[in-house]
Amino acid sequence: MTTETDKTTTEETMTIREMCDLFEVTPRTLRFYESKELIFPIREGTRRHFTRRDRARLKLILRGKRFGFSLEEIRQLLDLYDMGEGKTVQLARTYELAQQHLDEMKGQREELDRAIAELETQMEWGARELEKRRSNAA
Amino acid sequence: MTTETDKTTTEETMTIREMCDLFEVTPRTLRFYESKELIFPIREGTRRHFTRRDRARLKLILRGKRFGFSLEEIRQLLDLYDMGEGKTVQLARTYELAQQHLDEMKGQREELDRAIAELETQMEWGARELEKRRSNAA
DNA sequence: AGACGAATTGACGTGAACGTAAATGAAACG
DNA sequence: CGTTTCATTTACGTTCACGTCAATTCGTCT
Repeated sequence: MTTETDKTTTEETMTIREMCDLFEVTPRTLRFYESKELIFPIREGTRRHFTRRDRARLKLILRGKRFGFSLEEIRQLLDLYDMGEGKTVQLARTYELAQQHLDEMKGQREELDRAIAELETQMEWGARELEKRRSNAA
Repeated sequence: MTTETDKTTTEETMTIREMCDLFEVTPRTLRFYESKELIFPIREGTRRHFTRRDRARLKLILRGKRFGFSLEEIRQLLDLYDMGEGKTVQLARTYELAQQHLDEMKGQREELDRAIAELETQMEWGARELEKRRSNAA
């Protein structure tokens, strides 16, 4: 009977410093994210202890940021990921929200594809010009 | 002999209002971009006149923004596009810079692909749960 | 000439996402 | 027990990309 609150899944918590080193963020950032309810470190007295869940969320937060999502938007997405972990509450609304985000992301990808293609063209030009100049200089 | 300063290429300029309507930006935005040397409208007295070049640049500016590039980064990229239009000055440095940006963009695309895949998995879950709930409610 | 609308120039304000400094508290070390 | 060493809280500061408002000025219409 190892299914109570499940202590098997190495619920080793981390200090704020360990988190900062692991994810390359500042303490300020982690506290800020907590204040915005993106992560929920446990409080032992005054100190914070970051759980596996916090780590998973932070990972997603940082990825979201790399795509230009706002922290508020990321918070919405995080809720979706949580759903997968069991509860499945209020799923319909969240599902819709994610669908929206997914559409945006796909649109963004298409545009990115076009932009990359254009840039590559531009750069072939550049490379040829570069070659010309090199041989002229010789 | 129609090749002097080239008046053939419909160099019709636009007022700030026309620009705003066409690109869905505010006057403030255009003036701001000018102050940051992203565009260079002609001055007739006090009024601005936006050229074809300004329009092309603005188009790229807005696209750059959609990818989360900062205005400063965009200014660098704009210089590259200008190269293609003739001068080809200082090409080597600019080329390198663009190569960097391209790599970043490609990396971003890969990550985006993975994220989309994950989200889609998550959403199949969601859709199934939704279906369960619908039939249970009936 | 007077009035009106459109454009311009400061200059201050704003929201997001933290940075940074000061004061305080807990804790570990010699 | 005193002193570093972290961590925390409070709070003001900062950068980016404009928004907003007031005071002019310019061109135009009557």
